Amino acid sequence: MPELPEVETVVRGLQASLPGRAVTEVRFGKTDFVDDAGAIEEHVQGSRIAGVERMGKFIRVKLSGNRLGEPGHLANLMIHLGMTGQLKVVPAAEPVVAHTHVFFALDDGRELRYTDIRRFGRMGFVPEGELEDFTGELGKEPLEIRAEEFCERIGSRRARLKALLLDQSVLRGIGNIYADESLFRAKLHPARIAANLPRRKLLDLHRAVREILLEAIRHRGSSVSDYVDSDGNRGEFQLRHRVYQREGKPCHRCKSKIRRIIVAGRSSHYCPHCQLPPRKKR
DNA sequence: AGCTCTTCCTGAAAGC
DNA sequence: TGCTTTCAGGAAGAGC
Repeated sequence: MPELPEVETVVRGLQASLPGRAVTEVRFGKTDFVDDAGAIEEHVQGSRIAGVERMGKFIRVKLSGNRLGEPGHLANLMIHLGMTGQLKVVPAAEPVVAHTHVFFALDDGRELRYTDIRRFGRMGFVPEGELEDFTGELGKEPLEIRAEEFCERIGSRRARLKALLLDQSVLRGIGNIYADESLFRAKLHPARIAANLPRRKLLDLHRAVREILLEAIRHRGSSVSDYVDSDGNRGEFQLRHRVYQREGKPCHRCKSKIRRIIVAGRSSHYCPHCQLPPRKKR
């Protein structure tokens, strides 16, 4: 599933080919995952792509100069890939693969296409003036947050580490894969209560999250399920997973069998020897 | 505040 | 073989 490293990889691909292009036409298939298809049709068609960036797991396509011709008018197309969303730039003549639901025709004969088997993704039009409302609900970028603030935000909470890492209003961009991999690297059990951690371990976790995300970006993300980047290439970080989807396999550090339990309603993979559970209260 | 359960959706895999 | 059931998962909402 696309999490921060996968979205970052897709965004870097789009940055190489979208800026400067005008959107000549927008077409939709199913629209039940689109916030306001009418608004996208009205405002995106005829606009020019000024840039692409990542905000947590969201892709922000910056648009300028809409069809009504207000020069410098800025707006954004926000896209969340959900579990199976893919964004690809292809020649307009390319055959359409199944479950492709949004088409943005570009002025160079290509198309930006959104494909999403399960339609857990999201797409919406956000005028520049409303962007702050949108981002206000998102937490800090895990690669930008300083250690001090990380300790405050996480360490003040009585929730389980796994739940906090997955909470997009705490940190934005981490999903199940990178939560599990980060906890393994920091040698922390997913069900531990954040507020009970010594500062030392909070710092370990901050560093682990950072290292894991950077390594995953370097390997262009993890291709589990359907993930591919904007050129259709798979990532390679799944080959380096230490716990995620490795239930029953030996831990790379101690050879214990990796376990899978449900924490915060999510599959959580961990090493029972390297990541000791919270101590039972007496 | 934080937990669990449910919903959305499809396809793969397991069960019979 | 072929049909049915179960499960995975990001995010949001309900209810406790």
